[in-house]
Amino acid sequence: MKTTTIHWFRQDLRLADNPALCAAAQRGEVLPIYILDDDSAGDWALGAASRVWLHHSLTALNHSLGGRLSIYRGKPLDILQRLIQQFEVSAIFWNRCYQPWQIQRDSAIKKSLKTAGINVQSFNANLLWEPWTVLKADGTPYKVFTPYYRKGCLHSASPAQPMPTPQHLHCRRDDGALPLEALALLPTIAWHTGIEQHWAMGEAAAAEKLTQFIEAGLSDYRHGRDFPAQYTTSNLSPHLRFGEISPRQIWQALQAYPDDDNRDTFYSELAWREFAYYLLYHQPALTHANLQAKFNHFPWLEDSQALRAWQRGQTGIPLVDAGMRELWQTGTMHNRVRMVAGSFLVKNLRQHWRHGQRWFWDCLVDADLASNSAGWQWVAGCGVDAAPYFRIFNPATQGQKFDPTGDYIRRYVPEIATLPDKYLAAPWTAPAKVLQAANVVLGETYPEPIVDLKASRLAALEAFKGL
DNA sequence: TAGCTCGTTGGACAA
DNA sequence: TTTGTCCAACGAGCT
Repeated sequence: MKTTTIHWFRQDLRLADNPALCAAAQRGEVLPIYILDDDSAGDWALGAASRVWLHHSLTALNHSLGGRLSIYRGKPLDILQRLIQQFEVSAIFWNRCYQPWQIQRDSAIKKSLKTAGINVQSFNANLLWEPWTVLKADGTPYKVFTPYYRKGCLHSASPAQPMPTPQHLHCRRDDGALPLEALALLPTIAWHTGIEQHWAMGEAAAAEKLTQFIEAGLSDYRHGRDFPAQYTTSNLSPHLRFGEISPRQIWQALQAYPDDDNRDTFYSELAWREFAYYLLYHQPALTHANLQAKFNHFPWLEDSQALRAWQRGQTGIPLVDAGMRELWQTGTMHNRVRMVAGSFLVKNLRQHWRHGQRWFWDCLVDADLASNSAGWQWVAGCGVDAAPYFRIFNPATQGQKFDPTGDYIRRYVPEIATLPDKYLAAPWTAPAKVLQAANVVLGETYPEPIVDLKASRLAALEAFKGL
């Protein structure tokens, strides 16, 4: 009699609050597998930083499973069909993913396997509210965050209680599966040591991160989250991205804390993640097309030198450079700095938002197709609920406001660290004497700004008016 | 249906 | 130094 159930791990690299795994465990013996499927992903195969994360996350997961995670690379349907034959599999369970290519692939697999008599079931492990359940009164999807969240989500059923880790999990392993190293997720040139030093990957590390945030960040979250030098943000995004922790676990953990502005603000940040998934589900073109068609005529510039300076953190604008270097060194960037660096690329340098989206995709350990695409469309102003076009961040003002003591800029732009706080965010405004005293020679020890902030802002405003 | 209000994250300038 | 006002335009969402 067939009793083996496959649990196909994808973006749910955890044992706790894993509905598909729980359901599989209840049926008896489980064959837990992971498949690296770059071909189906096409343009959106995992970026380099995400691969580093995945390597360590799979290591941790395999450890939790007592070394019984079976790993493959290739076409999932072929692999699943082979395993069905080899291990007399009667059922295959997984938790849903929401990238358009994943939805397409998974639907086809489900159809094919069901036809062959296999019990195939998918579950929700990654979202608080499924995108198709939150709709306006007229049955169409929301396009603006606030009504989506306030009216749509908060009036829907509350997020469910997380499930415990299955108590009786009997796993078997396929001896023919690949060793993790065969996926070649780590780069051959060791640029990733900064990422490894900065982060601990895996389910236990994610739980620890949540505890830390609740103890140290939550009580000042609403205000403190804007200051990149502080450690007030949760830093849970890459753990969420790989499913090392679920949004339900986070939501419910915070229920025990005071219902104040800090908790509300953090909840709405979780809801922003939901909203990005929601937009992607209802408008799959989010990943590549301006949601506002009038932006198809926007006069973007093509300047590969400027793009390169931005990528390398050599724009001469300290807050932007600090953010881009933080990204390169650690695989993450503080939320406010993402907005400032994004705005600078799209508005001051007037480079197409897809250049920024692509760079972030490759460099961020939390690179998420929904959040990354929605974020860039918002920054560029071509998203559905974008800010008014005349809102253009001034990266010097933002630096003075949100990094007033310069700790963040000094951390990542050491070549100007000796400048007084007053000039740190805009060294080109410092008198010659001050620069000299700090041993800063603009154009030599640190770049001159690659654009004039005021002139490029006005040029962007003109370009927007032209729409 | 027509009309009203509002829109995550701002900047520049004047008083 | 801080606070208020304008920028300027449109569609989503609701009543």
